[in-house]
Amino acid sequence: MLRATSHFKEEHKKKKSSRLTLVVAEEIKTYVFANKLVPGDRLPNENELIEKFQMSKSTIREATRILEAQGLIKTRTGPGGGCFVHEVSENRTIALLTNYFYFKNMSIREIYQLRKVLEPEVSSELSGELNLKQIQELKTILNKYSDPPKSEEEEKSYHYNALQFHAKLAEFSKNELLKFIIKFMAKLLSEVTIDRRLFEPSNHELWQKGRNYQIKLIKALQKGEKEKTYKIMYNHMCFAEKLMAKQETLVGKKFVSFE
Amino acid sequence: MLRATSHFKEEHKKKKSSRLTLVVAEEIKTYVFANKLVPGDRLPNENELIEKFQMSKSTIREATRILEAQGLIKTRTGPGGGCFVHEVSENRTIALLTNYFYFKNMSIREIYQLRKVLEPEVSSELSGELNLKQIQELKTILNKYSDPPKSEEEEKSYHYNALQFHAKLAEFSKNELLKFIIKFMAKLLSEVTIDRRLFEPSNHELWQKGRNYQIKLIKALQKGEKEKTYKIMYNHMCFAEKLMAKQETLVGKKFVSFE
DNA sequence: ATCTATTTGTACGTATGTATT
DNA sequence: AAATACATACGTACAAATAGA
Repeated sequence: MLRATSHFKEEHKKKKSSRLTLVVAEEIKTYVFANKLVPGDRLPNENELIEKFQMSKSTIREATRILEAQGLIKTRTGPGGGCFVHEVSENRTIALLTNYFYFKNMSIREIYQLRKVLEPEVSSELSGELNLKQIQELKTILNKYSDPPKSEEEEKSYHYNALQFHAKLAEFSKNELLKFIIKFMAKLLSEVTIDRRLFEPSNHELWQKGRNYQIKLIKALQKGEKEKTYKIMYNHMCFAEKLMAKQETLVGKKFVSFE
Repeated sequence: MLRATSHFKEEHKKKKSSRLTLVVAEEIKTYVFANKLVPGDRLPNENELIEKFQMSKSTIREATRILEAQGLIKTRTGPGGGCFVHEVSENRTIALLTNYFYFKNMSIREIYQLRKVLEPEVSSELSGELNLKQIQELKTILNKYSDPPKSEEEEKSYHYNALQFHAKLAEFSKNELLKFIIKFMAKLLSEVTIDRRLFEPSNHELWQKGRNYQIKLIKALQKGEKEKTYKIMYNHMCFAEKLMAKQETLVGKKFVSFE
């Protein structure tokens, strides 16, 4: 234990600018990796960590807060409680990523440059691969905005659900990276403040047209017509971009919290 | 100030499961947002935060550690020091994202599914848009692996630099999201452990062929032949995928630290 | 180069909250 | 319902870093 002390204090002297708190946080990560701990596994509790690293309670606690903020561990109080390795959640990661883009002033156009290639990619990948339950889940979302919206509240809910359709489709992909990016974009777009009336009377036909793309998409997905699925989604994206481009508001204009 | 106390303690009672530390962290974020603080702006110092939120020093500190871990603030000691709003860095964000994919067992194939659509996208976007200095930067990277590698050490360096070529190209894109994703993929791939000898003698011609794609790419980029640029990059990616697919090692198999 | 003032960083002890048995 | 084992919260004292005189 005293060896631990001297070890870390020496480390500290070497890379002098990094604080003990950060050193401890890194060491705990190393510990998890070295012991091949997986989500759910328990770390030593506070007192044991204090013993192990010969650091004060506050230093240990600040270190665990850092790891927790990164989503790598969770803590529980009570008997049997303590620190547990935790699988970094999708929501938390999306939140952290959103914070990065907070300063980047993303435009609708930029997001659609990606959507136009990724959404068709994922839908053609899944064409003919979805089971009935999955198709049903998509249809359920579709039914949430079958009629033109009647209130501002409904507008927002429709906007959100239309994006959820894409998030759900991506959910079925086996490619975790593709899945994540599409969901992230859906999240960004769902936060676009609706300044102009996307769903004002004159736009009802456009609105209906957008939904029709999704209906046609489901049919093509079921039939497993990969080429056709790709094209429908691509056209859908081009159409959606035109619709969204009216929104001059930039996206992601707030820090987000986790979970 | 006492109002602050009761305010937060009541909040705390409502959503009882969330700790004061987390509440304070959120409130500080809100404070930044409400006061429209930008990177470089100073937050109240520890004592002022203690006063403002009527919390103990440790609670405040744990809250700031959380925000720091997310890359939203930085702290400095000494006179004029304190907490400062900080633009979330690309490296830190990539690190946080890598932690998420640590548990996901990404395969080479999945990454290339995206590379095959995104790399051509970014290169055709930039075709004819790069200035001489930018072209020169690309060529400089290219020169770092002009001859076949002679040692294992050189192999690794070549592998890394070949990916840096793509990261650099993405760097020139105006689309922050596209830029980020491509750099992230380059990072993931550069961490693939080289088990099989990618550059073993029998593969030298393949290796050379890969580099030739990049040379042709630069020419097409300069001439502004968007279609041609797109196709060269697409073929390059298909070729690279075949080469990399021999690597059975999965990527991203460690937690990463920041900066 | 040294001192001084300011501000974060670390240590430690105690008390309280919370969940399990 | 009570005891137990754990995290959470508080407050003080002192150490370390840094800017400016």
